Amino acid sequence: MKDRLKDIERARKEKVLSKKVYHLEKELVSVLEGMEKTGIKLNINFLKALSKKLNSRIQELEKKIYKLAEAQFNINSSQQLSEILFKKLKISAEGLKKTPGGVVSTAAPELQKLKGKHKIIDSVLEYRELMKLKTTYVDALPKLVDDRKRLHTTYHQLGTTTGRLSSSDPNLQNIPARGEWGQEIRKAFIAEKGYKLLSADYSQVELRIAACLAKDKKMIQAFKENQDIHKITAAEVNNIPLVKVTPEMRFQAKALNFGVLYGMSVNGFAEASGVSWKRAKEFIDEYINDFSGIAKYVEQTKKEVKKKGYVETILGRRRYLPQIKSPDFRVRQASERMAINMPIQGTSADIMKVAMIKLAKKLPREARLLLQVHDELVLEVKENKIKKAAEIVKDVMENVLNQPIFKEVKSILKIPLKVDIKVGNNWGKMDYV
DNA sequence: CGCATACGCGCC
DNA sequence: AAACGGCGCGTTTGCG
Repeated sequence: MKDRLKDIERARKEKVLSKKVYHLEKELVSVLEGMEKTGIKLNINFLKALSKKLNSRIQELEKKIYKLAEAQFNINSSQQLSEILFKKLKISAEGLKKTPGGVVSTAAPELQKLKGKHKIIDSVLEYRELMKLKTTYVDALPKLVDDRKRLHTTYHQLGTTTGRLSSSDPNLQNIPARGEWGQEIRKAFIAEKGYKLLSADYSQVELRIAACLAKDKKMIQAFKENQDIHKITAAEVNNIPLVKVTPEMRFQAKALNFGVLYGMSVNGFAEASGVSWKRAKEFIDEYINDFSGIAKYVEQTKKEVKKKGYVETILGRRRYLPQIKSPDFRVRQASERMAINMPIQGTSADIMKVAMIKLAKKLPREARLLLQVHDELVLEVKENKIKKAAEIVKDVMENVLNQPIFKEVKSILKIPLKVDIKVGNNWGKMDYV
């Protein structure tokens, strides 16, 4: 026993869990144990080959970087890299952040700003990317499989302040997904012979929940009509018709919507969307104008956390934020952002946890839960049961708010949940069903 | 030698 | 001027 029950009891005593959430968490224990024990199969040979490909490209980049720097150094050392870029090569560090240690930062977003200033930048960025993938995933994961080549994570049920699960040893919630290399790595996660992998993910859950908690009419309407929410947002903030929205506008609108979930600040949004501080301010003001419910939710949440000292999800999972009374306004602001985010992220976690419990009860034996990645579940299903499993998974996840535990709060969550189901022989290439 | 920190970065 | 939320892990660096 992994002390999960003890953690749950402790959290209940500390008034983090309402009675409902307490019972929910207790039911989840055996579900997680099953998932950990089952594990997911890894294609070791595939990763070995991938490792070689990555290695040859990394070698090339290394040579190139040494040549451009006219020096050999440890590219993996941010300190040495900073020295080379800004002292030896004299690349201007103007407008770049410094690390708390006082060195010019070489983090990816900073290096992006230097693209075009020196040929070495592109090579360093690619080197970093490939090195990360190789060491953290491609080389590390094969060492951890059991005799059936299956990988077993440990889920931490109350390891986060919002109610999300976390995963460690290994963390299977941060397996690469983007880019061509990311896709390749996911192809190494495979189904047992005679089985397929089935992935089910909630579409835009957090934004749907935010719209509901904020009772924002416009946003709720958009989701009810199954519209492209970022596109709608773009049309609203630019005061133009939908058809005139450009990809650039949509990108900025997306950053605005994410900003809501994270407790938007002008700087954060400017940074994320690449617009000036002034433009960012204008965008946010317009957004607040258009989505007045969201603005009200933000203000009300700030007021509430100041008064009560905590915020909570729709099921009564709490996060205490004593720092909200800090004399340092930056610390206070940070607490405000956490307060805004927690009920949204936490409610999403509540919903997923309930769905998992229900699924564990309802699925046939030939379908087993393997992974949870916050808004996504990955299952391994016997080929002849795919259709059946897909139906059950979609039905349970989309209709989870009809479960008795949500009875008293159902009137708040008015937006239908949408789930996309995909099936494939591996996690990297899957087809919608 | 092992351990803690800083830094950077993968995911949602 | 300003770190928009939540995680875990590999490498480097400094320490005992």
